[in-house]
Amino acid sequence: MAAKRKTRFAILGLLSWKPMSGYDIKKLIEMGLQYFWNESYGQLYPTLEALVAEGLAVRKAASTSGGRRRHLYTITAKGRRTFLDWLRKPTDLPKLRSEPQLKFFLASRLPVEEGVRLVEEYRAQQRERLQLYKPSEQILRRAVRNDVWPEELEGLIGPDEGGNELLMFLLTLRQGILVTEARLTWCDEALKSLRARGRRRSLGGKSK
Amino acid sequence: MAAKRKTRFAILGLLSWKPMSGYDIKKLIEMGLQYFWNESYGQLYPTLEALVAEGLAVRKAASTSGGRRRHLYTITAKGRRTFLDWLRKPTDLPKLRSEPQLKFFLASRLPVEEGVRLVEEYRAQQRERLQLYKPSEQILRRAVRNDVWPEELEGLIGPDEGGNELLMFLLTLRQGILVTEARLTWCDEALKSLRARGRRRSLGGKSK
DNA sequence: TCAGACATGTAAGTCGTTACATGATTCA
DNA sequence: TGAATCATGTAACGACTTACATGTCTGA
Repeated sequence: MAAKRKTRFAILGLLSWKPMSGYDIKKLIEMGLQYFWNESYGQLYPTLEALVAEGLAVRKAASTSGGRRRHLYTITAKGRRTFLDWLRKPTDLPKLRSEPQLKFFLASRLPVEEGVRLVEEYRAQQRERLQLYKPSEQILRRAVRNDVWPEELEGLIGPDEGGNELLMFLLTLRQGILVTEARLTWCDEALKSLRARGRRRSLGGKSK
Repeated sequence: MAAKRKTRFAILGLLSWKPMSGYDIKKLIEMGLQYFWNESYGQLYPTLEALVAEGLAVRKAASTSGGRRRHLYTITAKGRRTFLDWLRKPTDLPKLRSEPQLKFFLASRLPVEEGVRLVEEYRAQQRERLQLYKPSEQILRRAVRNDVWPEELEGLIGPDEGGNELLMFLLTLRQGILVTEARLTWCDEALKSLRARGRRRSLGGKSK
């Protein structure tokens, strides 16, 4: 009956690094994870409360360094166990609902130029994404090589204390890059096919 | 306030090909679209009713060719307009929540072998998916070349009547293949990095 | 005769987003 | 002083899945 509760585990995982507030978590996700994970405040704050109610995290008021009162959440031993249990459980590939791909698939009755426009919009979005990935990749590569937490990420996750955070961060980003590049390759292939089809049609090939 | 109603458009798009029942739509999605689009009966049947209530589709009882009574839904002119309006509206890239990627990212505190296990599971899933794609690709390629609807897809979508269904089907599949191959490439890269890291650790590199 | 495909539908509950409400502090 | 950022939270809504309920027809 629909109960994966993934938000809980995402939060627990981040709290396993260091204590954070809901706001911190949101910012961290926006800065680094948004291309494979997202949370909204409407999920975050209630879930943090639920975590406390279940004894998986504890909340303490923290020094309000600018702004309003701040609630810092710290993971408990029980929370850590719960998180690790989840981490070790096998995971199915997610069921997708990709609107751009659906639109392309359904565009078959449209004139070829409209299909072309769809792919061009998609390509522009993928390119933009790749432009955002690339500088981060350089920073992370350098950081992993030197085994030092880069100043560009200062305060973002906290220093690497015997974990592989930097390497995992880089590898996660690498998947994003490789997949985005593959999608760009696909765009070129699709545009070529569509344009060839368009030419054949207007030259009096089978146009019904 | 959360209102994309994507299920409506997915259904309208499929009905724009030919009249179908809820069951037909579900089967079609399972057979060909599942890697980028999914719908459950709990969405499908109520949404079909809603479409009728809004005058975007009409329902008629159809010959029950085996099984229970059958409801065939046909798209209306208004439905077609609604569908095309949606198709032509710009689309943002979907916000993802990929559990496998989240787990990998959060596995940084785990021993390297556990990270390796995560990637190996993921790689096996991607390989399996690719094995499913490949035969369909051959069938569709041949079909597009000869411009005939292949018997393997008989009844699935209905014959190609001046649209580009076959080409779009093939191209959609191609994106799936290219992305899956990119993920497999990533798996190899990640395994190499993790294993190198594992060796360095056990040789007394920085292990805290 | 009974499994499996055909076929439709509902109930319950979870998941998740958006918009709104609130309020303090910093800095130009 | 007022915009930006820090910071927490709720209300309303809509999206979606799962499990369940029901019933027919075909073929081994």
